[in-house]
Amino acid sequence: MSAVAEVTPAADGARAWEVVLRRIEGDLVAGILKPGDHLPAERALAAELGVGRSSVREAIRVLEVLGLISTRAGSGPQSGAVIIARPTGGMSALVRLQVAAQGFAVPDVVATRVVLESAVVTELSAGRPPLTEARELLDAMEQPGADGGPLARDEFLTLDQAFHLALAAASGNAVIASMMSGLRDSIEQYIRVGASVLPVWAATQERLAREHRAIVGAIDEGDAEGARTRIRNHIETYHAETNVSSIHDH
Amino acid sequence: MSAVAEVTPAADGARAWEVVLRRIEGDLVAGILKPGDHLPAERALAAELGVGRSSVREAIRVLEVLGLISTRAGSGPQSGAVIIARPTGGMSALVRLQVAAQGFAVPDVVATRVVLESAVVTELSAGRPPLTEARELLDAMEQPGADGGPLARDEFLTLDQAFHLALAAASGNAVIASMMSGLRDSIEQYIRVGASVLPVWAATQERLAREHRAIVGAIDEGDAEGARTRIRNHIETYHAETNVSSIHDH
DNA sequence: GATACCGTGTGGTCAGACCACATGGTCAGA
DNA sequence: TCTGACCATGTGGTCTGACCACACGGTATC
Repeated sequence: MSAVAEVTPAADGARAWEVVLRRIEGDLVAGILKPGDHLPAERALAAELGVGRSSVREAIRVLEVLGLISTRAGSGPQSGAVIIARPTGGMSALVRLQVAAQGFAVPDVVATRVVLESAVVTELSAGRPPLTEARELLDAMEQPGADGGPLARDEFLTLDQAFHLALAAASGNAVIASMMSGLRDSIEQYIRVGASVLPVWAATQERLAREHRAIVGAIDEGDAEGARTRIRNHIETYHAETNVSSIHDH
Repeated sequence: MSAVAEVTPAADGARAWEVVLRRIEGDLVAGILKPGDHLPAERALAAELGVGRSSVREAIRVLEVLGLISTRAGSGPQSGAVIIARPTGGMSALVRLQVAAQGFAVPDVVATRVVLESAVVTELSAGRPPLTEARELLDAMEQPGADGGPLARDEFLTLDQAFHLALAAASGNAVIASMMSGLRDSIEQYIRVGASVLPVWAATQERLAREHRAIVGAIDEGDAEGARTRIRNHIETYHAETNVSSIHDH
């Protein structure tokens, strides 16, 4: 009566897919698996760990959503699950779903963006890297669109996102870069909806481009305080204008 | 079954588990699902969406790891998958695995902690909330252990983590709180290993407690600058001491 | 009225079977 | 020899069906 034999699942308290996850994590920490390496085939992994293939697939799926691996069917060197370690997608999914589930409030997301981007421009003002990629994006944003007028809204927003990400990447901190990108991505669709109803989008777009230039200018001059103020106003004004305060109507 | 072309996996570019994920996300955004609500049973969801139960389970697993739902077997009101929206666990898993996969460098994790916690204490210095929970944790950290000496290392580190989380929670920003907690959790195990080899842990523990008091003191006085400096030194010194610069030896 | 029992529905897991796909070899033809 | 078509192979993607352990809730029993 005292010792009950738990035969089938979780003899050690862990579910089958957790066993797989821990195994892979252990191999990563131990250096057995590195970025670029291939995971064993699902069927082989299942046999080796003594679990079903479906459990292996649940672990694989988690790793894929978290941005650790990429899977491709077929045969040959390109197929299978390969370690990629791209945190951006996973961060986006996490924030986006938590916003949807009301675990994150949109104002908190915006406020956190301000904190992170302020830290980024502070860092950049001190180091003053060339910011080549960011400048190229700014140039592209000011190019006329196909109809001769300003760039289309969707293209502009895509470049805008890339610009902010380029700043974060230039700071050299991958954690901040992915978090920033995730925060932005997560409310991206709501931003596009908000922007689509703006009556004077062309003027807004022109203003945003001007603010971008001012931010880069402050960084170039080593004016950390000015860069912080500008990036804060840039982000907060933008979100206030597109009215993305909450995605839940009720 | 009789459904034609339903077996084709990516006819619309989306895999089956993505269909399930999007459906649930859509229900969340639409307000059909709220925190506390139960998801339909896996078998029912599979039948409704025309996918296999294994695909539903892959989506469920992702949502569980991301901290959106909690699953329990059995029957009755407590069973099934319920929306919880607790981002902390998901953030921890994401950061921890990305560190393991070398997508995140440990110094970047520490630097981001400094950025976020600096923002937290800045905010707290302006608002000056009572910080009741944080103070109680500090008291608990200074209680003697079972043997009359200082608190055990593991218990102290648990309280330390709770203290930092309490500060973040007091700032009212759930996004920052979960990110901070995730950053700390993700390297927690490496910290414990590093702390276990410290020759003078008792002295370190006493110093950490003193620094905690100083941080709270600066917040109480509305000294944002002092609080920032103290929290930065607190975190950076700690990690330098426990030598958690990299988890990959090679 | 309280207790023991058992049916029911849940998630957790596994085994087996297909499919679509990408590869790489083989083989027939130019 | 070169070129093209062809097919065997191994991969992930998916579905189906079947168990298990578990928690609940009703029912029968005391």
